[in-house]
Amino acid sequence: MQRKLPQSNLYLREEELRRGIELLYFAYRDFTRDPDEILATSNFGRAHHRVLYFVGRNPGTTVSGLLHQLRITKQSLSRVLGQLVEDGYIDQRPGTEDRRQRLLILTDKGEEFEKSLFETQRNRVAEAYKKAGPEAVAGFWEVLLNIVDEQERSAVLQQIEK
Amino acid sequence: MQRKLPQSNLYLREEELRRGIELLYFAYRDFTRDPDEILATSNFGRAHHRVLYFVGRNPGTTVSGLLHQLRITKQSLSRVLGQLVEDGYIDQRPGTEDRRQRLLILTDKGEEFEKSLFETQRNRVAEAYKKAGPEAVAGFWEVLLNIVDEQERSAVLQQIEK
DNA sequence: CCTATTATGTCAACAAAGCTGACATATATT
DNA sequence: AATATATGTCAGCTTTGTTGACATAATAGG
Repeated sequence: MQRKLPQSNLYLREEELRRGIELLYFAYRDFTRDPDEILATSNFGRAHHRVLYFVGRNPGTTVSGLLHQLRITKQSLSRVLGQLVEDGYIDQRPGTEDRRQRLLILTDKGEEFEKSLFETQRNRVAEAYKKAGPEAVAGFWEVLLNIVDEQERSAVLQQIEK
Repeated sequence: MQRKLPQSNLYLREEELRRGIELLYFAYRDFTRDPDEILATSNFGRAHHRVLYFVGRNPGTTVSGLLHQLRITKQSLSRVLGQLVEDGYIDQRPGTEDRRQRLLILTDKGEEFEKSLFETQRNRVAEAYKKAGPEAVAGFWEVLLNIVDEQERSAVLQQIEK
């Protein structure tokens, strides 16, 4: 618009980059809406959802494992995790090798709640996969993975390929 | 893991859906880090970034236009927008047809700052595009667009194809 | 065995960015 | 002239992140 067209290659590139950035923003904005609506009827928020998700996905994970994945401080996590434990959504068990650790697992109640949250996002993503087709999905994964910090990619790969 | 394998189709499907959900989470997490680091050295936050971005991208947009795109309340926007106007990053001009409106445009200072924020994300996305290749990029766009709320898709298309 | 380190928890204070509700002003619209 | 709309503003609240300081239990290294 404001920009006089430069070498048309660069111009296209700019458009394409803006497109990715904007789609990522809008998709993420809507992607978080469905679970947020459910959460709003409980005493929990998006932070609780993340904890439930990753504990459910990695049963027996430690507190510090969770901290690394979420990239938040232990004080932030503690508040959220404490509520989830208190309300019976997550159980803590002392580590077997290292008894300082608290191994985290979902209770049945926690599993059920996580499932209800997951289902909304699952439906949205399943629908999008169906509309876009398998090749598009492969591209979707590949670009997203490369957007992740390079040092983190192997950790992410390990997580998603589990 | 915990799950005994059901019909293998469904099992695969579950893995694929989890993968999309997790990649979206991790990619978004890192995607916002670079600008956040710059913002941390200023008095602004991620909310200011979004306003600067969309005003820069849609010069002359109105307050309510911005509200719809960001999906926040006018009180939330007001705080952030007010600071940006006060500090000389955004100018307001009365609408030409409807003088109740405030048309928003970046000042030179605002444009420069937005550029510095944009550049970090631009680099990250450009690198990811390069590594994944053009077909993957097309799939990336397609899946993301389909993750957006259906009623919003035409609005998003209009924005990204501008 | 003693010491240092590590994993976790906790208290306190603060900031960013969202929300609701109520009310004000200027301009358009009918 | 009355009503509706676009915007702004005040006040208070919530969620979720931050720092900094300190506590406890268990491990690890000498």
